[in-house]
Amino acid sequence: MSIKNTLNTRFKTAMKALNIPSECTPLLNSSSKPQFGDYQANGAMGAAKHLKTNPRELAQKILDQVDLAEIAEKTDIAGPGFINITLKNDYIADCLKNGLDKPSVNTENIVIDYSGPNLAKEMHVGHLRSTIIGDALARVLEYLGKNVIRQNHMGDWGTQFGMLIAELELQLSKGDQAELALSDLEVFYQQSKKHFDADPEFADTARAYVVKLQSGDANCLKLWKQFIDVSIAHNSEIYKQLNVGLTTDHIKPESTYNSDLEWIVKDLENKHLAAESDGAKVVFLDELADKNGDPSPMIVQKSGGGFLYATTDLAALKYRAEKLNADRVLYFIDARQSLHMKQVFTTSRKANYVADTLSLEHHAFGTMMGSDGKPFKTRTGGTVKLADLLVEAIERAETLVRQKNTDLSEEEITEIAQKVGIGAVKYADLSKTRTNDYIFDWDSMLSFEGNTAPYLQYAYTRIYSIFRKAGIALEDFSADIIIDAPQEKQLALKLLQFNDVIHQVAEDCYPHSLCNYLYELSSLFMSFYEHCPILKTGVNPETAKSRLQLCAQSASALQKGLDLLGIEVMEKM
RNA sequence: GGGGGAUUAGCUCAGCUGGAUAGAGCAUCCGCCUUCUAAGCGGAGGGUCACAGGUUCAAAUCCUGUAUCCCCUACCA
Repeated sequence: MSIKNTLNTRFKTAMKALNIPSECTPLLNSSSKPQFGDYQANGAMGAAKHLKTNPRELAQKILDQVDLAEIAEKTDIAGPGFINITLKNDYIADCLKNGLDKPSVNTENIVIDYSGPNLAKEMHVGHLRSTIIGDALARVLEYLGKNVIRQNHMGDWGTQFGMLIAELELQLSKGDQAELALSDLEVFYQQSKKHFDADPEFADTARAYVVKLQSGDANCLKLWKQFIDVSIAHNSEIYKQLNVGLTTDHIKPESTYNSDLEWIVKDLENKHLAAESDGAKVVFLDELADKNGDPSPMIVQKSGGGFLYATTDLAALKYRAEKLNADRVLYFIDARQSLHMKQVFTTSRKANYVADTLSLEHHAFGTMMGSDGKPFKTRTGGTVKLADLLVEAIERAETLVRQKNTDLSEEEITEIAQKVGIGAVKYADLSKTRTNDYIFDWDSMLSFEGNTAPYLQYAYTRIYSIFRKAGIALEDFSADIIIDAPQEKQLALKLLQFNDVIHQVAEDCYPHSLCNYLYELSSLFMSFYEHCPILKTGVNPETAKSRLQLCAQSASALQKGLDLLGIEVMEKM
């Protein structure tokens, strides 16, 4: 149990004994400043107000009542009724000895919908957020013993594929090889678009192919499959590069729901949820009505008969509830789709596709903006390819690694450049609040100084280096911890907050709080490293061992924390 | 028109259910490598938390209004 939880329980007990109503909580937290001790309880003031009594006196009564015998070195009351607690060093050391809580295993099924790129084009930087935030949550929830089911809802179906198939057929008819024609998906898409816009005959062919494809025409399906395979291979390469845990097994693209769509619309009609309006089939939702009482419309079938992504999403959600037995479904999708998600969730419940107990969660994220604060575009008006960003990141990291003039082998340089470059890109994104719009800045995303992944990785390598120099294996080192120096204490206290943070992330799905935690942890470690020598002369052996143990636990927390973010550590850099 | 989000240091951002003197990084300035990796450490300057009211022991945080910006708002996904 974490220190915070322990203290909270103790204070609750004391407050209950004093007949303070249970809605008055202790309001425990780590102290905002060192002079206020290690932890503070701010609940006395609120409780005093509730009981119409003097807050300082009540704080004193709580302090007299609470049992902190083996925990607190000293306590005091400050200001209007803050209770400040300074912990015993031995108690901190004791807590640390017990290590991290073992996560409890349970059988909750959590479906996570993330990444979901459009296969018609290459992945661009805008796909980064969904992919890596979703992946981080998948890792965190798995770490906590949940049964995580990843679903990559790839966009492999719809109008634009008619155009792409027509283009592929055109190029193949000229004797080109499919692999060659599709070697650059972006170029291929642009050629296709050009033909579509300039050549009415081509455009007609393209439109006809959409219909043929959706009705199962063998030739169209064959061409489509060739295109899709190339596109998926491209995405798989990006995932591998990004160290993201998505494999082809997790792909459940839009096309797999194609055969369910007609049924969905019929079913919605039978349940009197969908009605015809201007030739289209529409679900009108009073739950999402505006001020005037006009219901929110969601089109599930176009007037021409085609289905839309709302229809597909309904089918997907039904599948996740019924076939995957989900207890929670998490969507990591752009905030611009908030209304769409609300509509899908509301309709699914009304149509009884999902049980009331199923938790449907849209964890939205903000839009990527340019440095001018407007939606992001490159100078040429396009988007930055994700592949290009990653290559650049790795190249910059490699240049830096070589500058540091260490005696690393070529293999080591390659490995380090990869981990540092990719880590920096991921961390730059993960460390920002999920829901806010964010400014895409090439340089800050590729920065290796300050609050960045390399800083955390560097802290890890410094620890590893100590153990290497001492000739001790980091993994199986164990010693008693003696807390003495303030840097030791601060580091130890931070280490003990690891589980609190993980649980918080699992609940609110904000990985940036884990980033903040790991940065603070690293920062405290760096300070400890500078102030508390270990292998240097004059350090007594017990102190050295204790400090090595603090190092080992810091390394473990860093490694695990970064792993949950999908960022790798290394022994040298 | 309706709805959602945002506004904190020169720039990019934290700030948990209201808590004590609002914090980081980058940039700027000053120190620190012949002993565990300087991708680092120590320190300095830099703020009317958009604005105006309100709620209270206490407001960046909650409420109301105003301004500015972004997004969504029926047949793309």
